[in-house]
Amino acid sequence: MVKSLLEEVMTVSLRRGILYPSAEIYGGLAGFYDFGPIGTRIRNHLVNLWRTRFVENRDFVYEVSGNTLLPSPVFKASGHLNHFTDPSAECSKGHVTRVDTLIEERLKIPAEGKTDKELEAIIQEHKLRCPVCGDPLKEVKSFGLMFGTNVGGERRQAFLRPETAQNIFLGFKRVQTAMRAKLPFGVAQIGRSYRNEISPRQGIVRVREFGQMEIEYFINPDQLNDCPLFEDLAQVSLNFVTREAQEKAMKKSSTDYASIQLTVHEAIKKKVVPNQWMACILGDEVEFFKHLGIPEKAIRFRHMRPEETPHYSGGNFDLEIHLSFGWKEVIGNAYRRDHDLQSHMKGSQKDLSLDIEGKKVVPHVIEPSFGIDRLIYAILEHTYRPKDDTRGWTWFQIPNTLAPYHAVILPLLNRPELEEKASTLFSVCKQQGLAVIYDASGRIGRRYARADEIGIPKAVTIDPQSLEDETATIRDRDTGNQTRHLISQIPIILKP
RNA sequence: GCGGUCGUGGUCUAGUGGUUAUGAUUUCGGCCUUCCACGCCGAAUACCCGGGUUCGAAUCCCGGCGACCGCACCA
Repeated sequence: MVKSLLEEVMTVSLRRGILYPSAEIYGGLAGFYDFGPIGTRIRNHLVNLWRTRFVENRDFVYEVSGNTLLPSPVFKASGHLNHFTDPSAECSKGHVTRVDTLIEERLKIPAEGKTDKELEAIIQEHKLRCPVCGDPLKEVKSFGLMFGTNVGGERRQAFLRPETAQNIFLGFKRVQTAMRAKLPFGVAQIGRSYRNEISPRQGIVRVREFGQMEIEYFINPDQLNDCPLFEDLAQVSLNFVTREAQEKAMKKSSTDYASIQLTVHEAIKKKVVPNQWMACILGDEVEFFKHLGIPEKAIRFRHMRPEETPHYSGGNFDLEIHLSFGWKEVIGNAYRRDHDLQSHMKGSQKDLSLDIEGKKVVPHVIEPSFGIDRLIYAILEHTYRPKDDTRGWTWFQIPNTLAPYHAVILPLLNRPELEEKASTLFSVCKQQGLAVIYDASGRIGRRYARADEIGIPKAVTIDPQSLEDETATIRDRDTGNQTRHLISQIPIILKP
């Protein structure tokens, strides 16, 4: 059996404790994965890296942490509820039809608020058929995107959020007043979201519960071309797929889109992006990605086509990563104008505008939204190194900043003197805040292999010479080369 | 959701109605050993779940669950 790269990476991940199916001993549940001990470490490192760059290093970004379960009026206002509980039916040929609109159009009967069963009864009664091919329609199902439940004694309807963003809009006024924030400012959130995908696919790339790292940048609509990050990011080079390039390719019924290379500065000048803020946000992402081990040529920004974006969008740019099964969205960058705040103003009857020089201003929003799980998969796939002639085992060339541990400490031989020295070094490293593990079992080559397989960048070996001159070797994961250092210096050398 | 392929120790795998269910590797214990899974000995661990057919099912049938691929879906 030939395994796809996806299956290979998933198998290694399973074996090495990176991730595994949720509730696996009960057969699992499609679209749900747990991170194991190694995966959790990598995930935490990724999240920390993100937080450091986009929150801690910015004095105008505040991080919040919202609940995943929210009452239904939130999603009525946001539009998720209407958009995602369309009752549909399928015919025997597989055409899916929205039955509420069908009933209203054909029979002039209002379908609003009817249950699936009631709609099905109407279809049966009036013998409605598939509008495409005329075949009979099967049972009516609501393909709801959101997981719903009921809360408390009153059984109030609530849903698991399909994106982290809503909490930020809901708490917008609180954050702004509490932090005395002036436009522009950002509110960040790292959390989980839920979408009841019809068919999850490709391991952790399309799952039903997933992690997101999002920022809503709130910007005065008059200052969209006045981004404080511009100076730092103007020269960052971006790879764009324009709408024109997509149209051109689609005419030839190809999905092989041509891309163009532009700096942040040029992208603004040539109006490839709607405003300076958007360009800077994209540039910021490219800079962040330089630390993740994904080659630059595997990253592009695709301008979403009009039919892919909602009416209120001022331009969406997906950061896509090339994976073994094609280009995949990993970050959605959406210029949402004032849509979200306006919707919640209407829905809640609360004023979410800001007073700026005596004028009521509803900020515009640009939202970069990172999918944590697919980003981790992309990192794993791009840093995965299969067995070859030089190395008889698979390994991950994960950047040091993301690797699960800084180093592994190994006594070369099974001798008390060596083990004692090694475990002393191990304790010292831990005291110095290094993430290290200790491994004394099996022959040395096997232990190097074990460390490589989870991407540990350095292996420190205590050998008989260590007893004589207080030195030890450091093996580099990427080259296999060893260098000898004073043991007292090793914790300093290992510091990232 | 539809269709195709598939489901055996942690991993990979042999096994087309009756086997102590194959082998490798991993893991663990022991020995050996001055550095890249490739020295030796030993041990542990498996037929996805539920029904059915049959004297007897890992094997055949039905249903479910899960994986991969294609279509559809992915505001």
